[in-house]
Amino acid sequence: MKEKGLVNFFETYIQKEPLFKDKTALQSNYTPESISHRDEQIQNIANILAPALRSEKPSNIFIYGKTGSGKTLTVRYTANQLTNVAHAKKLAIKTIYLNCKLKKLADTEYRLIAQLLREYGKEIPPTGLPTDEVYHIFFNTIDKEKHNLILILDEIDQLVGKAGDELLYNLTRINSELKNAQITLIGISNDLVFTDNLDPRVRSSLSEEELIFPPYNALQIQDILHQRAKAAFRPDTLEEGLIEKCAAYAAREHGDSRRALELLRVAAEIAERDGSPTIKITHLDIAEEKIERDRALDLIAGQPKQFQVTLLSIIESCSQKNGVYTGDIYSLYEKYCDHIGLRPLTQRRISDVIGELDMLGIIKAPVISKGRYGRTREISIGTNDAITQRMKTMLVQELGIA
DNA sequence: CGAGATTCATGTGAAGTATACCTTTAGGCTTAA
DNA sequence: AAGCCTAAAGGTATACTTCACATGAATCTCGTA
Repeated sequence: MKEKGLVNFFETYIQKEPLFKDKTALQSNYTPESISHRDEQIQNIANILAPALRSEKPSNIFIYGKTGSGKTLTVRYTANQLTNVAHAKKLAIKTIYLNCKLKKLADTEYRLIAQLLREYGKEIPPTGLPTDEVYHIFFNTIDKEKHNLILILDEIDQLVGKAGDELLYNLTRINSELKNAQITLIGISNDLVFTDNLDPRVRSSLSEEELIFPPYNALQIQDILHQRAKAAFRPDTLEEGLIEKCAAYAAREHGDSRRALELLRVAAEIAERDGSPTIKITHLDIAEEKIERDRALDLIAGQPKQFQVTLLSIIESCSQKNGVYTGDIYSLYEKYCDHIGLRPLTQRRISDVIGELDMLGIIKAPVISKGRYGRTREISIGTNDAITQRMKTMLVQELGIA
């Protein structure tokens, strides 16, 4: 009986008109055929990169703009077009796109170069080789290929924050040592201030050209959403005013188009699961909450155990009182470690862990001075209560705390 | 009352250690001439 | 003798520890009004 119900479920599932026509159109890595409201920037980048077609070295570019202002998309799009032309004319141009934010992939000097080499099909061990050596291999590889390399470093501020600017210095200088190849750097960042802390030499060579992407305004976001929705959904599946609402949500977040698209996609998924023939505004609200929750849960699930225990201590402490400081967290952390038989790290290290959790945006932990009562971090949770609660239960389960 | 010294709790930098992983090298074993 | 495998030696990156010093405003101290 039960099985029959399941079969029925699947059958009706197939028969049901799907809301989606092409779901990929809403995914963040989707590249539409044309990019709206970024003509000026595309033209700019194209102008700067064009010399590559004559085997000259284009200027390095530094691009700044808030999240979801189309930086990545625009750059990739332009670079792709360029390589297409180059391919047609048999010119050796290669572009590599690398997101420095991805943990364990490109967040240190060594790992970044290793990742680049992987793009060339070379396997580089995760550790063991001298960094110099890896540089050397990289050198030889691109020099042998004799081409113009356009290297797009996304979220470059993350990289500099973790690995320092030496890498960038090396990369900008690399050209003078290459005989047959050239590298053009395109740095993408959503933090403009970060260039201030850069070595002046790096700064000047990285930002030979600077481009600023202004955030989209609500109308532009609407426009983008309309376009993508047209590609993604069957006709008449959107409730009246849905896109407007969605755009309004995103405009509130400084015109983040990525967020707007994600919101729309998740709302649609929820609607589909509900069996609703159209996507309603109520689905948007659920979607907004779900996105934030998933993001937070994903983030912490991927963290090492020590981070999780630390986070649990923080959540627990914060729920009991406000005004939580490093010392409180550490003693509770030690207790938990003892409880689950984990060797506790030193307070020094936990201090750094707390700092990293802060960087991830899960918690807020600014350093404050309490005068006579010392200097510490004032720690608080960065998400809303419902999500925090979910995080807690997940952590408790994951760590096996009774 | 106010300027300067004091103090606390922990931030933070530097240097050292443990671990995991890498390449190179030398010795021992196998194999084929 | 040449070729292959294995284990030891020597090297690196990373996460963490240890040590020592830095921080910065509330509070204290003490001279002065």
